[in-house]
Amino acid sequence: MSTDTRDRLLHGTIEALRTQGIAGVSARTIAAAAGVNQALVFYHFGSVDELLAAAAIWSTEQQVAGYRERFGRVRTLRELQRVGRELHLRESANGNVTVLGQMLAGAQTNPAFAAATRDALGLWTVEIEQVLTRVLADSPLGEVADVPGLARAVAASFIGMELLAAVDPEGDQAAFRALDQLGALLEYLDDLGPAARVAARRAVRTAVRRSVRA
Amino acid sequence: MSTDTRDRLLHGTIEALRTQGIAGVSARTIAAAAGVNQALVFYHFGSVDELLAAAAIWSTEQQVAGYRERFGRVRTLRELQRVGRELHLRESANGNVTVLGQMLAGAQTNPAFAAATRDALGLWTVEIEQVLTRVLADSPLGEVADVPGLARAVAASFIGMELLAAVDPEGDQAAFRALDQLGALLEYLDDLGPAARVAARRAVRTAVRRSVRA
DNA sequence: GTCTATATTTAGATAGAC
DNA sequence: GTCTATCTAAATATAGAC
Repeated sequence: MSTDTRDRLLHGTIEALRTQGIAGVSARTIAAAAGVNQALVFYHFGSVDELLAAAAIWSTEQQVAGYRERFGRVRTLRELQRVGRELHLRESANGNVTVLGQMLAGAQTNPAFAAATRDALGLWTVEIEQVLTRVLADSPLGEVADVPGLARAVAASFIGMELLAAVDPEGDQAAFRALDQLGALLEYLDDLGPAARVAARRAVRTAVRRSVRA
Repeated sequence: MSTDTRDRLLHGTIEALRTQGIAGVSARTIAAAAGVNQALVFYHFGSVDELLAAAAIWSTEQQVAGYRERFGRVRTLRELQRVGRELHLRESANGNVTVLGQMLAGAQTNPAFAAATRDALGLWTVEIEQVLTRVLADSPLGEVADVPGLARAVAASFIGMELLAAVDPEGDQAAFRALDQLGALLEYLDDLGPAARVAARRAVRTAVRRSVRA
């Protein structure tokens, strides 16, 4: 069956990216992971690169769908951090986010990968934007924050942390603790009185103007 | 001359990583970029992998040294953001930080790379720790912050943003603007009165305990 | 749609002349 | 230390039988 083989190849590509990295994937390693003949890579996807690009988007779609419900329940920054930590722990273990990191590395020198990786990242940022909009709704940040920009910063940082975790697990844990502290500080701002919040808004707006000039 | 050839190979390796990525480097592409014979890769470094690891550390040492003076002058979060933005702009253009991203991608499936990349990242985090210690000295964060953890979060996020910039330049700019806003909010905390700062410290400490439990 | 066989290119690595 | 020549393994990709 054609769709079955296509699916096996997509699965096999992710598996190969996980275990071999972007530098080690090949039609043969993918086919071996997929349990199909090597020539089928070219029959179904034309080339290894096209399969990699297709697999990146396919895999990200599935992952994002798996977290959509959980994201939808997030109402506070604390909950968002909690989900982020869960996601980090689970995906560090199964290596699915690392796959995006591998694609991102390949994308630096491959325009076709760049488009696919941008689209895959976009699937995450769309979700993160929605969550951030809710979370920041009644915070001083919410009224002036560049939510799309913040969502991209979160996604990029997350992938950086995911890549870090593999080479320095203790450093990664320390980094996550530090980000929890940062979140606590931001939440604290929500508990301030009206006068302080006005001042906080002013500070943020000033920074916005400053960064626009820069 | 031996040292000359070694240097050419190190230079050539970085150049090859920049233009071909971790997936495209080979003894031949490196030798071509270095302008030396391909066999010299193995004579001087034993293997392509060993050369890549050596080049990652060598290149990072040089880069970090080039920013040490500038880092030393940073006294406020605002200045740190400014230097970070400069660094991002310059290194996006010359692609040197992307090289660390490429090594990080390769490190996910190569233990020897993992050690080299951890060491190279360590060169950055050592500097960032010093700057953060100064910058946070008289902020509520300074007294409870996990500065080493924060430094690693900054380094990892920076590399993530660097990788993002190549696939989504507009998204990358928006992300940097959003981080500027975040910095402004944190600076605002420094301008709070004594009572508010005590409360902020308490909020951060609570978060620390919370994250230790998690 | 799938498999075998194969053409072609490129990779890492080494032997040996200079 | 450097270069040429070369071995071997592995890569992409395709033709053609089934």
